Amino acid sequence: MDERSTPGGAARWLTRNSVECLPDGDLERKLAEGRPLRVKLGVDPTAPDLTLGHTVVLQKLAEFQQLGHTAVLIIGDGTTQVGDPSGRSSTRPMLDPEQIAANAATYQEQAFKILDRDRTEIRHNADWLMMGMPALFRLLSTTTVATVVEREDFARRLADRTPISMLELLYPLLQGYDSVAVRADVELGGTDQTFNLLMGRSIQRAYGLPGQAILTVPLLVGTDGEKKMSKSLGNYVGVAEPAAEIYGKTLSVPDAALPQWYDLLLGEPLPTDVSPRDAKRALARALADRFAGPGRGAEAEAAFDRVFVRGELPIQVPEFHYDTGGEAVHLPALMAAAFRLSTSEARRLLSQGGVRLDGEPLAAEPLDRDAVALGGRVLSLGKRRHVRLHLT
RNA sequence: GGCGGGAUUCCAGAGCGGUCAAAUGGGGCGGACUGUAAAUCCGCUGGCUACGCCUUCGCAGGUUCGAAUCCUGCUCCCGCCA
Repeated sequence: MDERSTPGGAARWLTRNSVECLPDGDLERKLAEGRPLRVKLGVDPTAPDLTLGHTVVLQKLAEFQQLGHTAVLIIGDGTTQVGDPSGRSSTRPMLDPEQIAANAATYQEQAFKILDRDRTEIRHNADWLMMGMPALFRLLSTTTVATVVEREDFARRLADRTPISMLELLYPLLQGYDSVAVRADVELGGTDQTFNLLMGRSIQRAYGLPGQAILTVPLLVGTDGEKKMSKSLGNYVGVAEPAAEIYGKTLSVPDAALPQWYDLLLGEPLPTDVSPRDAKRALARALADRFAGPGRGAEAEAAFDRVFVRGELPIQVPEFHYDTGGEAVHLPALMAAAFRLSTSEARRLLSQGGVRLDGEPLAAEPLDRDAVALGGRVLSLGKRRHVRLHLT
């Protein structure tokens, strides 16, 4: 018999790789009620792509679905206009509505790579956050300034004298109100969300509802192996990226981060009987397979070995058409057009030996070349950028 | 509302009349090395058919042979007091 069939067993299984589950015993009590629980997860569509970091908590949400519970995925199109201050050291820029809507659509699509569509309720919090003044006053009265200001992010920013807008102060209340609106039984989030999640609980109670249980999962470290994976830090792997990107970025992760990536992404321990190199390659293949499609991992690995390990040209090289307007080609101008550089930058790269033609280093001089000698050949910049030249 | 401080190149942050396209760190990029797009080391990091020229230091004016540096106004930000 499945250990998950009892409330205690289910609670243990759900919390096995989580950080905190508060209040103590609350999740188990709710599970014992024997009804499908409403499990909330809020995402702010601040950028168009979901990262591997998001998949950790989505995975957790999917686990609740497997036990028959309902996933309530909240698209934060309202809260995004405010900007979550969690972990922030400065004010976020406000996003415009069209951008938010476009991001939200992408988010949903990508989330269904992990969630069971039939057990998911999608809600947009702009639907209820544009509540009007009297309703807003009621919400604001539920919480004291001290409660909000004492949280770490704000306390630090106050101490550092970095600005905090009133809007940001409001954010935790708005997120908390989402829990009221969807009548959440449980809310999931990363450890950086603990404060906001607890706020949801107390606001629900202020509205006469039972308080939600909260469950936090670890934050996945980014490809730098240090900071949490985030779009704004640029250390992320997007779930919608091409297999080659997923594969390559994963290989660039420091070995020290491997145990966590295995645990949180594959749900298994880092194998001890293989070298870190092979373990990392296996991880990279698995992630490319999962998010780009079966078989893509092996393809990406072959392409990677060819280009980076053996230093050969890639099999697929984008074609680049360039109108020379004569028989002589000015190299910097050609490179500027092909690789979107300034001609100054192109010259520097040239003098640093960063440019190759058909894999052979290209001399920096002369700057003007014969078009016939270049046509049909592959121009490379560094290891990663290549084009096949078509000169006319 | 009053008083004081600040806005610098992608970011952080020096500079306080010429030697400033602007220190230093981060990031990014190129090279070497490597199992690796990691680490480490080296180099580059405004633009321009280019040993010279052009445009940058919140915005607009002004002083000066010459301004990121001085003056005036404006915009935004921070702090203290109310």
